[in-house]
Amino acid sequence: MTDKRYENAMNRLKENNVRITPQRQIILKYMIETDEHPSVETIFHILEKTFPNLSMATVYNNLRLFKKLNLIIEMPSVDGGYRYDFYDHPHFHATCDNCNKIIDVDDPEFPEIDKHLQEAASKDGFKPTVTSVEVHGICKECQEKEAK
Amino acid sequence: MTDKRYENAMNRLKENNVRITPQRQIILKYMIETDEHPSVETIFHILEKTFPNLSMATVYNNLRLFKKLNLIIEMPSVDGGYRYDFYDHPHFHATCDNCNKIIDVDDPEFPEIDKHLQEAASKDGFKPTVTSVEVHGICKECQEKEAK
DNA sequence: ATACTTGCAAAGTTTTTGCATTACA
DNA sequence: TGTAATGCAAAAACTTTGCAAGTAT
Repeated sequence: MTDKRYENAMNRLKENNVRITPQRQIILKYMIETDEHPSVETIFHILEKTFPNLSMATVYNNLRLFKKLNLIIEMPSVDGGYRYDFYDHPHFHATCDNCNKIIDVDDPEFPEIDKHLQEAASKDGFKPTVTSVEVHGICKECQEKEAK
Repeated sequence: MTDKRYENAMNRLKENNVRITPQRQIILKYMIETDEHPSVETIFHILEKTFPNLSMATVYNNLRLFKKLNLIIEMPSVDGGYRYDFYDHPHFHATCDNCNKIIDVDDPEFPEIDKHLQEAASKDGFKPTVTSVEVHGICKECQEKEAK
Protein backbone atom coordinates (compact mmCIF):
# COMPACT_ATOMS: atom_id res chain seq x y z
CA MET A 1 0.00 0.00 0.00
CA THR A 2 2.95 2.29 -0.46
CA ASP A 3 1.18 3.95 -3.35
CA LYS A 4 -1.82 5.00 -1.35
CA ARG A 5 0.35 6.51 1.35
CA TYR A 6 2.47 8.25 -1.23
CA GLU A 7 -0.57 9.67 -2.96
CA ASN A 8 -1.94 10.95 0.29
CA ALA A 9 1.35 12.59 1.05
CA MET A 10 1.41 14.24 -2.37
CA ASN A 11 -2.09 15.50 -1.82
CA ARG A 12 -1.07 16.94 1.49
CA LEU A 13 1.63 18.90 -0.31
CA LYS A 14 -0.79 20.14 -2.94
CA GLU A 15 -3.35 21.17 -0.34
CA ASN A 16 -0.71 23.30 1.24
CA ASN A 17 0.51 24.83 -2.00
CA VAL A 18 3.85 23.18 -1.64
CA ARG A 19 5.55 22.42 -4.91
CA ILE A 20 6.21 18.84 -5.80
CA THR A 21 9.87 18.48 -6.64
CA PRO A 22 11.86 15.33 -7.39
CA GLN A 23 13.73 15.83 -4.11
CA ARG A 24 10.52 15.92 -2.12
CA GLN A 25 9.26 12.89 -3.98
CA ILE A 26 12.27 10.70 -3.32
CA ILE A 27 12.53 11.75 0.31
CA LEU A 28 8.89 10.94 0.94
CA LYS A 29 9.09 7.70 -0.99
CA TYR A 30 12.06 6.62 1.04
CA MET A 31 10.40 7.59 4.30
CA ILE A 32 7.35 5.55 3.39
CA GLU A 33 9.30 2.49 2.37
CA THR A 34 11.82 2.29 5.16
CA ASP A 35 11.19 1.04 8.63
CA GLU A 36 14.61 2.17 9.77
CA HIS A 37 13.66 5.43 11.50
CA PRO A 38 16.63 7.03 9.77
CA SER A 39 18.66 10.07 10.75
CA VAL A 40 19.13 13.04 8.45
CA GLU A 41 22.50 11.72 7.47
CA THR A 42 21.23 8.26 6.69
CA ILE A 43 18.50 9.68 4.52
CA PHE A 44 21.01 11.84 2.74
CA HIS A 45 23.53 9.10 2.12
CA ILE A 46 20.97 6.61 0.88
CA LEU A 47 19.30 9.02 -1.50
CA GLU A 48 22.56 10.52 -2.68
CA LYS A 49 23.29 7.22 -4.40
CA THR A 50 20.44 7.57 -6.86
CA PHE A 51 20.33 11.35 -6.80
CA PRO A 52 23.97 12.40 -6.80
CA ASN A 53 23.69 16.13 -6.42
CA LEU A 54 21.14 16.10 -3.65
CA SER A 55 22.15 18.48 -0.92
CA MET A 56 22.07 18.06 2.83
CA ALA A 57 20.37 21.42 3.17
CA THR A 58 17.53 20.22 1.01
CA VAL A 59 17.08 17.18 3.18
CA TYR A 60 17.02 19.34 6.29
CA ASN A 61 14.62 21.83 4.79
CA ASN A 62 12.22 19.21 3.59
CA LEU A 63 12.22 17.16 6.74
CA ARG A 64 11.32 20.33 8.61
CA LEU A 65 8.59 20.98 6.08
CA PHE A 66 7.18 17.46 6.27
CA LYS A 67 7.19 17.66 10.01
CA LYS A 68 5.20 20.86 9.88
CA LEU A 69 2.71 19.14 7.57
CA ASN A 70 2.45 16.24 10.01
CA LEU A 71 3.66 13.74 7.44
CA ILE A 72 6.57 12.63 9.54
CA ILE A 73 7.50 12.78 13.19
CA GLU A 74 10.84 13.62 14.67
CA MET A 75 12.38 11.97 17.68
CA PRO A 76 15.59 12.70 19.46
CA SER A 77 18.19 10.01 19.34
CA VAL A 78 20.58 9.32 22.16
CA ASP A 79 23.45 9.41 19.68
CA GLY A 80 22.69 13.04 18.87
CA GLY A 81 20.49 14.48 16.19
CA TYR A 82 17.08 13.17 15.33
CA ARG A 83 15.41 10.19 13.79
CA TYR A 84 12.44 10.46 11.46
CA ASP A 85 9.41 8.32 10.91
CA PHE A 86 6.66 8.52 8.32
CA TYR A 87 3.63 8.68 10.50
CA ASP A 88 0.46 7.59 8.83
CA HIS A 89 -1.17 5.56 11.54
CA PRO A 90 -1.04 5.90 15.32
CA HIS A 91 1.75 3.85 16.81
CA PHE A 92 4.55 4.40 19.23
CA HIS A 93 8.18 3.49 19.73
CA ALA A 94 10.38 1.42 21.92
CA THR A 95 13.84 2.95 21.76
CA CYS A 96 16.95 1.20 22.97
CA ASP A 97 19.10 3.57 24.99
CA ASN A 98 22.08 1.36 24.38
CA CYS A 99 22.20 0.76 20.62
CA ASN A 100 19.71 3.50 19.67
CA LYS A 101 17.53 1.16 17.69
CA ILE A 102 13.93 2.28 17.37
CA ILE A 103 11.24 -0.35 17.21
CA ASP A 104 7.65 0.28 16.12
CA VAL A 105 5.06 -0.89 18.60
CA ASP A 106 1.66 -1.55 17.13
CA ASP A 107 -0.72 -1.70 20.02
CA PRO A 108 -4.38 -2.18 19.14
CA GLU A 109 -5.35 0.01 22.07
CA PHE A 110 -3.08 2.84 21.09
CA PRO A 111 -5.58 4.87 19.07
CA GLU A 112 -7.82 4.95 22.11
CA ILE A 113 -4.95 5.92 24.38
CA ASP A 114 -3.86 8.56 21.94
CA LYS A 115 -7.33 10.03 22.02
CA HIS A 116 -7.37 10.02 25.79
CA LEU A 117 -3.97 11.68 26.01
CA GLN A 118 -4.97 14.38 23.57
CA GLU A 119 -8.13 15.04 25.55
CA ALA A 120 -6.19 15.28 28.77
CA ALA A 121 -3.77 17.69 27.13
CA SER A 122 -6.64 19.83 25.89
CA LYS A 123 -7.17 21.41 29.28
CA ASP A 124 -6.66 25.18 29.21
CA GLY A 125 -7.47 25.48 25.54
CA PHE A 126 -4.45 23.58 24.24
CA LYS A 127 -5.11 22.31 20.72
CA PRO A 128 -3.34 18.98 20.07
CA THR A 129 -2.03 17.79 16.75
CA VAL A 130 0.30 14.81 17.09
CA THR A 131 1.13 12.59 20.04
CA SER A 132 4.59 11.20 20.37
CA VAL A 133 5.27 8.29 22.68
CA GLU A 134 8.69 6.79 23.31
CA VAL A 135 9.21 3.94 25.69
CA HIS A 136 12.89 3.99 26.56
CA GLY A 137 14.71 0.87 27.62
CA ILE A 138 17.12 -1.80 26.55
CA CYS A 139 16.44 -4.11 23.64
CA LYS A 140 16.76 -7.86 23.83
CA GLU A 141 20.02 -7.98 21.89
CA CYS A 142 21.69 -5.43 24.14
CA GLN A 143 20.53 -7.24 27.25
CA GLU A 144 22.11 -10.40 25.94
CA LYS A 145 25.35 -8.61 25.16
CA GLU A 146 25.44 -7.07 28.62
CA ALA A 147 24.91 -10.45 30.22
CA LYS A 148 28.22 -11.62 28.83
CA MET B 1 8.55 18.36 49.46
CA THR B 2 11.61 19.51 47.60
CA ASP B 3 13.80 18.04 50.31
CA LYS B 4 12.42 14.56 49.93
CA ARG B 5 12.92 14.61 46.20
CA TYR B 6 16.39 16.00 46.62
CA GLU B 7 17.31 13.33 49.14
CA ASN B 8 16.04 10.62 46.87
CA ALA B 9 18.09 12.01 44.04
CA MET B 10 21.21 12.07 46.24
CA ASN B 11 20.58 8.50 47.23
CA ARG B 12 20.28 7.53 43.61
CA LEU B 13 23.72 9.02 43.04
CA LYS B 14 25.19 7.18 46.01
CA GLU B 15 23.64 3.88 44.98
CA ASN B 16 25.40 4.24 41.68
CA ASN B 17 28.74 5.22 43.15
CA VAL B 18 28.52 8.64 41.62
CA ARG B 19 30.31 11.34 43.55
CA ILE B 20 28.32 14.13 45.03
CA THR B 21 29.80 17.41 43.90
CA PRO B 22 28.52 20.94 44.43
CA GLN B 23 27.85 21.19 40.71
CA ARG B 24 25.67 18.10 40.79
CA GLN B 25 23.88 19.37 43.83
CA ILE B 26 22.98 22.74 42.41
CA ILE B 27 21.93 21.31 39.07
CA LEU B 28 19.64 18.80 40.70
CA LYS B 29 18.26 21.35 43.14
CA TYR B 30 17.47 23.67 40.32
CA MET B 31 15.86 20.91 38.29
CA ILE B 32 13.66 19.99 41.22
CA GLU B 33 12.57 23.52 41.96
CA THR B 34 11.87 24.79 38.49
CA ASP B 35 8.82 24.02 36.43
CA GLU B 36 10.31 25.69 33.40
CA HIS B 37 11.53 22.62 31.50
CA PRO B 38 14.76 24.48 30.86
CA SER B 39 17.29 24.05 28.08
CA VAL B 40 20.95 23.35 28.74
CA GLU B 41 21.73 26.99 28.18
CA THR B 42 19.04 28.21 30.54
CA ILE B 43 20.29 25.90 33.23
CA PHE B 44 23.83 27.09 32.69
CA HIS B 45 23.00 30.79 32.73
CA ILE B 46 20.81 30.59 35.80
CA LEU B 47 23.32 28.59 37.83
CA GLU B 48 26.29 30.56 36.61
CA LYS B 49 24.98 33.52 38.60
CA THR B 50 25.51 31.82 41.92
CA PHE B 51 28.31 29.55 40.76
CA PRO B 52 30.48 31.75 38.56
CA ASN B 53 33.00 29.28 37.24
CA LEU B 54 30.55 26.56 36.38
CA SER B 55 31.27 25.19 32.94
CA MET B 56 28.91 24.32 30.14
CA ALA B 57 30.67 20.99 29.72
CA THR B 58 29.85 20.10 33.30
CA VAL B 59 26.20 20.89 32.73
CA TYR B 60 26.17 18.73 29.63
CA ASN B 61 27.99 15.89 31.33
CA ASN B 62 25.73 15.88 34.31
CA LEU B 63 22.49 16.16 32.44
CA ARG B 64 23.55 13.14 30.46
CA LEU B 65 24.41 11.36 33.69
CA PHE B 66 21.12 12.25 35.36
CA LYS B 67 19.28 11.08 32.32
CA LYS B 68 21.04 7.76 32.48
CA LEU B 69 20.08 7.46 36.14
CA ASN B 70 16.47 8.24 35.21
CA LEU B 71 16.39 11.32 37.39
CA ILE B 72 15.48 13.59 34.53
CA ILE B 73 13.98 13.19 31.10
CA GLU B 74 15.04 14.88 27.94
CA MET B 75 12.73 16.14 25.25
CA PRO B 76 13.52 17.72 21.92
CA SER B 77 12.43 21.25 21.46
CA VAL B 78 11.26 22.67 18.15
CA ASP B 79 13.75 25.49 18.57
CA GLY B 80 16.64 23.01 18.46
CA GLY B 81 18.36 21.42 21.40
CA TYR B 82 16.61 19.79 24.26
CA ARG B 83 14.56 20.61 27.30
CA TYR B 84 14.94 18.83 30.62
CA ASP B 85 12.50 17.85 33.31
CA PHE B 86 13.03 16.38 36.73
CA TYR B 87 10.88 13.31 36.53
CA ASP B 88 9.76 11.98 39.86
CA HIS B 89 6.20 11.05 39.12
CA PRO B 90 4.56 9.85 35.94
CA HIS B 91 3.19 12.72 33.92
CA PHE B 92 3.37 13.88 30.37
CA HIS B 93 3.70 17.04 28.35
CA ALA B 94 1.76 19.26 26.06
CA THR B 95 4.26 21.14 23.95
CA CYS B 96 3.40 24.16 21.90
CA ASP B 97 4.96 23.92 18.46
CA ASN B 98 4.63 27.64 18.06
CA CYS B 99 6.16 29.19 21.19
CA ASN B 100 7.90 26.02 22.43
CA LYS B 101 6.32 26.20 25.84
CA ILE B 102 6.05 22.88 27.63
CA ILE B 103 3.12 22.29 29.94
CA ASP B 104 2.90 19.47 32.47
CA VAL B 105 -0.22 17.38 32.17
CA ASP B 106 -1.20 15.54 35.30
CA ASP B 107 -3.65 12.92 34.24
CA PRO B 108 -4.91 10.59 36.98
CA GLU B 109 -5.07 7.76 34.47
CA PHE B 110 -1.55 8.24 33.24
CA PRO B 111 0.18 5.77 35.59
CA GLU B 112 -2.13 3.09 34.27
CA ILE B 113 -1.54 4.12 30.68
CA ASP B 114 2.18 4.22 31.29
CA LYS B 115 2.04 0.67 32.59
CA HIS B 116 0.08 -0.46 29.58
CA LEU B 117 2.48 1.19 27.15
CA GLN B 118 5.47 -0.38 28.83
CA GLU B 119 3.84 -3.78 28.68
CA ALA B 120 3.04 -3.35 25.01
CA ALA B 121 6.64 -2.33 24.38
CA SER B 122 7.92 -5.39 26.23
CA LYS B 123 7.21 -7.65 23.27
CA ASP B 124 10.34 -9.32 21.97
CA GLY B 125 12.19 -9.05 25.28
CA PHE B 126 12.48 -5.28 25.31
CA LYS B 127 13.06 -4.04 28.86
CA PRO B 128 11.44 -0.63 29.44
CA THR B 129 12.69 2.05 31.79
CA VAL B 130 11.03 5.41 31.20
CA THR B 131 8.11 6.42 29.05
CA SER B 132 8.10 9.79 27.41
CA VAL B 133 4.87 11.24 26.06
CA GLU B 134 4.60 14.55 24.25
CA VAL B 135 1.34 15.82 22.89
CA HIS B 136 2.25 18.40 20.28
CA GLY B 137 -0.06 21.23 19.41
CA ILE B 138 -0.72 24.92 19.82
CA CYS B 139 -1.27 26.53 23.19
CA LYS B 140 -4.18 28.81 23.99
CA GLU B 141 -2.09 31.98 23.89
CA CYS B 142 -0.67 31.19 20.46
CA GLN B 143 -4.11 30.35 19.10
CA GLU B 144 -5.33 33.74 20.26
CA LYS B 145 -2.38 35.48 18.68
CA GLU B 146 -2.94 33.65 15.41
CA ALA B 147 -6.59 34.65 15.38
CA LYS B 148 -5.63 38.30 15.12
C1' DA C 1 6.81 34.39 -16.32
C1' DT C 2 7.66 34.24 -11.71
C1' DA C 3 7.88 32.76 -7.41
C1' DC C 4 9.44 28.75 -4.97
C1' DT C 5 13.17 25.46 -4.42
C1' DT C 6 17.65 23.79 -4.89
C1' DG C 7 22.70 23.27 -4.21
C1' DC C 8 26.69 24.95 -2.56
C1' DA C 9 29.60 26.87 0.70
C1' DA C 10 30.04 29.48 4.54
C1' DA C 11 28.37 30.82 9.05
C1' DG C 12 26.18 29.81 13.18
C1' DT C 13 24.89 26.58 16.88
C1' DT C 14 25.24 22.96 19.74
C1' DT C 15 27.71 19.26 21.88
C1' DT C 16 31.84 16.61 22.84
C1' DT C 17 36.68 15.88 23.91
C1' DG C 18 41.48 16.22 25.80
C1' DC C 19 43.99 17.33 29.45
C1' DA C 20 45.78 19.69 33.45
C1' DT C 21 43.86 20.79 37.89
C1' DT C 22 40.89 20.09 41.74
C1' DA C 23 38.35 17.75 45.23
C1' DC C 24 35.31 13.87 46.81
C1' DA C 25 35.33 9.57 49.42
C1' DT D 1 45.71 9.16 48.59
C1' DG D 2 43.64 7.67 44.45
C1' DT D 3 40.31 8.25 41.32
C1' DA D 4 36.55 10.64 39.45
C1' DA D 5 34.91 15.17 38.19
C1' DT D 6 35.68 19.85 36.80
C1' DG D 7 36.89 23.82 33.79
C1' DC D 8 38.78 25.53 29.93
C1' DA D 9 39.52 25.82 25.22
C1' DA D 10 39.66 23.66 21.05
C1' DA D 11 37.51 20.35 17.97
C1' DA D 12 33.78 18.05 16.15
C1' DA D 13 29.16 17.61 14.92
C1' DC D 14 25.00 19.38 13.62
C1' DT D 15 21.87 22.76 11.47
C1' DT D 16 20.80 27.03 9.21
C1' DT D 17 21.47 30.74 5.92
C1' DG D 18 22.54 33.66 1.74
C1' DC D 19 22.47 33.74 -2.81
C1' DA D 20 22.85 32.51 -7.69
C1' DA D 21 20.91 29.12 -10.70
C1' DG D 22 17.23 26.12 -11.83
C1' DT D 23 12.39 24.62 -12.20
C1' DA D 24 7.36 23.66 -11.06
C1' DT D 25 3.07 25.67 -11.92
